[in-house]
Amino acid sequence: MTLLEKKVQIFKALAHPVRLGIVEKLAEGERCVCDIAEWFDCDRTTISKHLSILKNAGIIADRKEGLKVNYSLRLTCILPVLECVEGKLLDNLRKEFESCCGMAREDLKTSGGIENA
Amino acid sequence: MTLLEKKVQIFKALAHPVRLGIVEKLAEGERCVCDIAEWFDCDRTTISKHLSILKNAGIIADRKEGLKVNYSLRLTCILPVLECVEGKLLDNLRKEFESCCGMAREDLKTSGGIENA
DNA sequence: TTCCTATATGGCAATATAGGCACATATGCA
DNA sequence: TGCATATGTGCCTATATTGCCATATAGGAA
Repeated sequence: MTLLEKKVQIFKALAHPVRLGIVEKLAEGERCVCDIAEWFDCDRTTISKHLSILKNAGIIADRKEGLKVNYSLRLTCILPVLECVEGKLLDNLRKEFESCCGMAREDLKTSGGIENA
Repeated sequence: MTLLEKKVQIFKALAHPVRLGIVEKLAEGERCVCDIAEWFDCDRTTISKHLSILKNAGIIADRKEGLKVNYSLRLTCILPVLECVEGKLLDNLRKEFESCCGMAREDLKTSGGIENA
């Protein structure tokens, strides 16, 4: 597997709402599969498979503790890009809102926005 | 489309060798479709679709210039994660090599490596 | 206008991914 | 040992993605 293919594997692993959700939650700390499964409305075996995909990509690590398996974030350097992307997306939304509703930035800052539009 | 879905769209767009290659190359500067198409061994219509996917995700921007269309990187904050991921992957490879061939780090540093193994 | 070049789009077949069910495995307890 | 709980895997169908071809659109030149 080439370096490019490995990088693609990482992005593929992140390219799913459940898996990205898992990564964002694991940023807060290690969790067992039982906890992770409760965050989403889908079969436990589906969660197992998503965790396996994230683990194979090197994004998370597992640690056995008795019957339970705990997963934690390993590739922490993906967190800054998540923040940045979120910032850009919110910025775009704000700009769209302003141009659509014709409100100046100053208005937004002083009035608080939507309820005065 | 929720924020999570938008983020997933971005990672989906990056989760393809040709598209990730385009992004990495565009980091060096703006290029026309004609240039981009020459980097890869596939149909021009395929390249067009890949560019469209990257554009819809907000990763690249297009600029018309006569007959040609120039594309450039817009979401530059994905570059650091690419570097970091590449660094981690290379680090893993180095560790695997060392443990597999039983070489100490000092040996690698002073001898230069493979030819003395 | 007509022709040419650059790029984009619709359709389709091949391939890949997703998710649930049944089942397998692993660990702890009695 | 036998049983219960936590997690993982194989198989299957539904859905999504990929990439090429044919075709469409857009801009420039004659």
